[in-house]
Parts: sequence; C-alpha cells; structure tokens
Amino acid sequence: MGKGLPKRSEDYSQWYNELVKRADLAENSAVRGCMVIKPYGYSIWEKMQATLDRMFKETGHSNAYFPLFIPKSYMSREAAHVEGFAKECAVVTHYRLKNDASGKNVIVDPDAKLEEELIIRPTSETLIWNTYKNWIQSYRDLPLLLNQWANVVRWEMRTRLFLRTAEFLWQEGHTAHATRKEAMDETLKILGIYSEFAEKHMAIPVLKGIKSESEKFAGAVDTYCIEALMQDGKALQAGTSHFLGQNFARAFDVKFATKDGDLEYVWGTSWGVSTRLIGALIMAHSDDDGLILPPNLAPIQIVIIPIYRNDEEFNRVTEKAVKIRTSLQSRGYSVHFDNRDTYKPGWKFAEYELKGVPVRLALGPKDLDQDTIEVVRRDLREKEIINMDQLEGKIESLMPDIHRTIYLKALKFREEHTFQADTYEEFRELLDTKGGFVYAHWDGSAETEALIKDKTKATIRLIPLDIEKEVGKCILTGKPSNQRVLFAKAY
RNA sequence: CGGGGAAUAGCGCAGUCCGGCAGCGCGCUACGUUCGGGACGUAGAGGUCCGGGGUUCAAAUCCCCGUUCCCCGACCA
Repeated sequence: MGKGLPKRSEDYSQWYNELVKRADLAENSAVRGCMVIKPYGYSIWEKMQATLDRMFKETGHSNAYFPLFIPKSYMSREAAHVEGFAKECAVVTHYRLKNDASGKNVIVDPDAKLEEELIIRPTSETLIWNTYKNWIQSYRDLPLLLNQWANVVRWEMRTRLFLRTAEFLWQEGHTAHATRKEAMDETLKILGIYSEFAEKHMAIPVLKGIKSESEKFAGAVDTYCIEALMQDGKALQAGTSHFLGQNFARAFDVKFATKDGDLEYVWGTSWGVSTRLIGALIMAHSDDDGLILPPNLAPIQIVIIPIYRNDEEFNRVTEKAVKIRTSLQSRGYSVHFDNRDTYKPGWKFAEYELKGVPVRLALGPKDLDQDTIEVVRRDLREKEIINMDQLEGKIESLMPDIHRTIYLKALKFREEHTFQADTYEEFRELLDTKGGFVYAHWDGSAETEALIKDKTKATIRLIPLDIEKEVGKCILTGKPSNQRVLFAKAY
C-alpha cells in the first residue's frame, strides 16, 4: 500500500475507490456487489439517520417496519412497477438446506420449495399498500405518515461502493392522504427536507426538479428529485420524492369513506434517500489527500494529537489534552484524543486528513510552556497557533465556517460547470470538454430523450421547478419547447 | 448478458515465456534509538501458489476441465 491516493485529475474513479477503502468507510464483501460498511463509514450513516429521522418526526412522521420478503404476486399488481423492477429482483425459492449424498456439501433441499416464491424487497410499496388496505377505511384514518429504515436489494450488474451496490440501506417513507393536494404537498415537503438536509448537513448544494417520464420511479405519477454535481462533472441523484397519485391505491384497492359518505381511492407518496448519500459526500468535497467531511456529519469533529519526546512530556501533554477534550465535549463536540504511542505525530496528521476530521489540534511541550495550541482546519489546511484561552471561541467559529467554506466551494464548482446550450453541436461540445450541468431545450418526447442519451450519454436529470418559462427549439429535433431542462452525464 | 484481464503471505505485486530451495515492498511481532508533517536499526512470524485432473525424476511454471474476481460495454438509486 502506497502512501498517497491516486490523483483525482488522473483517475477519478480509482481515486474514489481507493479513498473509500483507505479512509475505512467500506470494503467489498465476499458476496459480489455487496459491501461491508465499516465502523467509520457507518458512523457517518448514523449521523445522517439521526438528523433525517428528527426531521421526519418533526413533520409528523412515525417509524414502522415491514418485512424483507414480498410475495411474488404482489409485484405484478401495479403494471409499471413490476416493469421497472423485474430485471433486478432476488427471489427466494426454497426454505431448507441439507447435506448431499457425500455428506460434505450443503445443497438446497429440492423438497423444500416454497408454494409462492418470495421477492427480496427492491422497495416496499407493494407490501405496504397491501397493508394500508387494512388500516384505512375512513377519512379519519388519514393522513397516514410512515417511514421505515431498512435494507433493500436490487441485483445490479455493475456495482461501486456506496454509489451502487446490490444491497443498500435507506429510509423509505410511505404516506396516504385523502386528497390529491395533500399528497402533492407532502411530496414537496419531503423534497424540501431532503434539500435542506443536503445543504445544511452535507454542505452540498442541490437542484430541485421533476423527473422526465422515462427517468421517474416505476409506479409514480411524478418523481421529484434533488440532483448534486460531483467534482468530475457528473450528476448524482441524492434523493427522490414520488407523488404516487392513486396508482397503488387502485392496485391494492385502498379506498376510504369521505365525510360525505363517498368511497374514494387514497392518494399516496413515497420517498427515500440511501447510503448513496455517503458516496455523494465523498465525491462532492474530498481532495487528493483524503476525505473532507462537513462538521455536522463527521464522526470525529476534533482530534487532539499529543507531541512529546519522553514519558514526562507525554504525561504533561496528556493532562492538558484531557482537560481540553472534556471542555470541548461538554460543548457538544465529538473529540478524539489520539494518545497512541505506536504512531508518530506526522503519521497521525496524514491519517486524520485521510479520514476528513474537520479540525486537528496539536499539543506539545512548547505549547504548554507558552500556553498555546496549534489548530489546523482540514478543508483549507490552514495552520494557526493560538492562545489556549481562545480555543473554545476559535472552535465555535471554525465549525460553521468550515461548513460554509466547503458548501460555497461546491456551489462555486457547480456554477462554473453549469451551462446553456442552444444547438446540438454546442451541447455536445460542452459535455465532451467541460462536463457538468447543461440547460437545453427539449421537445418533451421520450424518443428524443433516448436519442440524446444514446448519442451523448447525457440524460435529463430534472425538469426545473422554478425556472422562467422560455420559448425555444429542441436541440435535437428543432421542435418547439417552452422550457429548458437540465442535462448531465450521471452516476 | 457480450469483449478483455487476473487469481502466489493480511495488502500490493514479481516469479510462469525457458519446469529445478517460495520471493520483494508495505503491513504485522519483539527490542532499542526516535517523536512539532507518513522515523530508523536489529531480530522474527507469516504460504492449500484459486480448485480438480494429467504430463514429468521434478510443476506456481506445461496440458485439460472447472470456479471466482476485476475492467470495458448494455441495464440501473
């Protein structure tokens, strides 16, 4: 194992793969396409969970848990839905193993075939709506606002740690409402939560919009999304919120009695973010020396490195370091004092840079004599020696400043990589030379969209929600268009 | 599913062409010197050379069969 990471400029995806492993976030597992999320990586997920869970609860949602297995017949109830997921479903066919004739190998017992095969959930709409049918009879049972934290399986051919794995962790919200408007409001409310989370906690600027017909969730009427731009100029969908209309209510016959005594189908939404967000976090901010984590999600926000030459110095430094740790912890920071004697300071500096710890404090004999401490911020690598009594104030201003700085850096990058194209040649040129987001006119047809994707690998990431209408001509067909849509190559 | 590559110590690899003691770097263990930007010395531990079969006095190396993984495409959160 070499010391440095591959350079982003030379091989972005190799840089990403190496970084995920070297920073101890995750590794490949014995099962193809699946990952082991290591403690440091999982800790980031736990922080994401904690914040999102609080945001969901604050907006009236409750958590529940539905099974991993879905009866095969449920999948076919909603036609578009089965179409969308059929090609990537893992199926349970048997429920027992036994020894083979030699007694050495375990085989599937052919006598233990399931009556009805079970699908491992690729998402839970079908099972949940089948359950909602029993829970909802009257308008008084609505709205039903549930979320679940779960794993799902989508049998992908090509996988990458966090970005696309056969099994991944996520949350899926499933709500039921009495009116179309209420369900639509819910869809947009969640989109707002996702976008706020991305910007205020992940420090990633995102664009909100609606998916084209061919990019939307199978079974939804409309899919809303947030899209972020990664440092290699590729877009990444960071969250989706679906307006399901009455599609699943019809498929699973979920009706409710209105105040007037009429029977109507329930309106639904579903929405989710996954461990893919960790991939977004890595690719949005990190550099050639390692991760750069926003303070709100960093498992360790502050690390203290002791500098010493002998036991006497170590003891003096430790005494002071422990006091600093306690004081910062009491202010709510997560602080790690790395007192291992088995690694040198220089090694530790590099290690915590690799792991993206936002603030590093170094404390040595000179500091004790002069009542100072060295403060280094990971994002800008600025090193400062300050008086000890300024430390708490310094940390207090540093944390939000780091957040702001990396957010603005990501925003600047996005702005510098967002273009408008008015002709196909221009469009092509931008994608080939600069990458990034390109606003262009599109005639609204799935055929044109597919053709553009075929020729350029770029897809419509979203149809912007709050953009001025503008009459123009489709870059490919020249047919009329009344709004630009956002194109990019995407993960 | 199509095309290409690989499998040798915990990790990264050499050795394979041309058969002849199982190697290198990192990591690991012990001791000593070090410690303000990835220290150094000395001594050690660690192997089903992917699996099975064949050729041979002798196979990591040659032949046959099988398995797994990676990369590039098509498909996808």
